[in-house]
Amino acid sequence: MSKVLTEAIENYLKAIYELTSAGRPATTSSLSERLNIKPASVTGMLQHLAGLQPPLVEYSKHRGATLTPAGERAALEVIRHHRLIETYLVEALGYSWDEVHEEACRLEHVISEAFEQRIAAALGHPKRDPHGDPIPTIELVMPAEPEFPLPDVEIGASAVVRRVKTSNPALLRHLKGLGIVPGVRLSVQAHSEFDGNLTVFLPERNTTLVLGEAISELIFVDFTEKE
Amino acid sequence: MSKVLTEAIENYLKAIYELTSAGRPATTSSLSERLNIKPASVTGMLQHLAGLQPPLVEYSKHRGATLTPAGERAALEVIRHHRLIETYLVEALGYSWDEVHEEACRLEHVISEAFEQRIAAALGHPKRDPHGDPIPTIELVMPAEPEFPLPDVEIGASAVVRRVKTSNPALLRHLKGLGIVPGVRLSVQAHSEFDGNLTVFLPERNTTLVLGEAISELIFVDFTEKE
DNA sequence: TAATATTTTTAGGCTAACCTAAATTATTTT
DNA sequence: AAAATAATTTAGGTTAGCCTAAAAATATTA
Repeated sequence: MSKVLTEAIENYLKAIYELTSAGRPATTSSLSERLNIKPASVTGMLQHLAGLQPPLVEYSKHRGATLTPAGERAALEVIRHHRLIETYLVEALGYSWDEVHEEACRLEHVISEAFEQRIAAALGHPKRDPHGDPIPTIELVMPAEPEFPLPDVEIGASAVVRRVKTSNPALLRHLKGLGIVPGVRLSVQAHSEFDGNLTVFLPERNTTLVLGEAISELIFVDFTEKE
Repeated sequence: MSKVLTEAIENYLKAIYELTSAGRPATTSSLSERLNIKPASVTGMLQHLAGLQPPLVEYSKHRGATLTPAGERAALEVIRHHRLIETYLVEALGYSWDEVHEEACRLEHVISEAFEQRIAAALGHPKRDPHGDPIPTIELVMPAEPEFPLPDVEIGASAVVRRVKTSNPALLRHLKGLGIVPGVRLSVQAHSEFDGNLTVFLPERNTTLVLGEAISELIFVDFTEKE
């Protein structure tokens, strides 16, 4: 429970958290790809994490890894740091949403609990970061609010953008230019069965956009809340 | 010139900068003591730093090390980070002056130039940190203003506290309690020739204090500026 | 089911930074 | 100059985290 987590370990835990959110264990190769670390090295680290006292991951050969309760707590702590920092950089220091990821990736491992609490308080305990990603609470609970990938929205339905799941700066700048940011309302007008292109209308801007599948899969919306 | 400086190297450079400010090279044992690293390891690192391209230190066996121009620039960059961060933590996040050192020691190695510039701008490009230590300029020049150790002040003279050269949290809290903080005016009333105790009077508080030598050596004042 | 492809593991290496202990060399003090 | 102190060298270790290449295990496809 003490602070023995290295930066490398924290990055593994974060990656495993995200990869397992789909319900399946995080495989060696998926971690290798995400962390840019060779598969052989990933296997070594997973064995290490499973052998710690207490174990941070549950690992079974050829079957990948999941987080133990201790591992999940540690992961959520890092994710909370990351998202609070991103929010602080935008809200308090005037960063744009495409500039914050890298900085937060470095800072998240070194800030103290005192720092975390002070920026959380300064921000009024925000629930989401600038990309709409939910910020785990101080009790390390990930708030779950309804959200669906944009391609799942029915034709004609209206929804509000909640989340933009990318840290690619160029893509983020592009989306901001289009007006696709958390909080924006849109309605889906067409969904091509051939290329998966989505045609969406933004009433606030009175514009129509055509989004490719690769992009629309990254946009998460809420359509429970009626206009 | 690229960003190849490890945290260990940055800490050595900072320590060498401070130790050489007295005019003499930083010796192996002084670095060993300050950094809590065994002398044999220090020797190894000094050889390494002197062998880098470009060299960061000038090192001669048994005689200690000084910074090369490249080494000094790197040191000033880290010191600027440290002092700007300390200032930001106090001014923007409400830390007290005894809480900031540790946090700044970790953050100073990971913040970007963008972060540095944004907090500098948010603070109005401060000249000194909360302890009165001068902040190197963006051009990496250490501003030099007149300041003298408190024991050098003549009996009866009045001076203004400029700097408190310690990062010991308990001592900092103690000094704040006494009213010894940058900006405070005081006058020296007596200087014991036996134990080095200094008796000082703080007109703003109308109090008289007796400071031991170990403390008064850490307090730097300016008496060029008349009341 | 056999062949192929993919994934995982093993084995052996590397770098950065530190450590200890003992022997040696410089420098400083007496 | 001798003694004491400080610094260096040598030799051998440690931990963390990565690497490559080849072997082994598992999955997929024909």
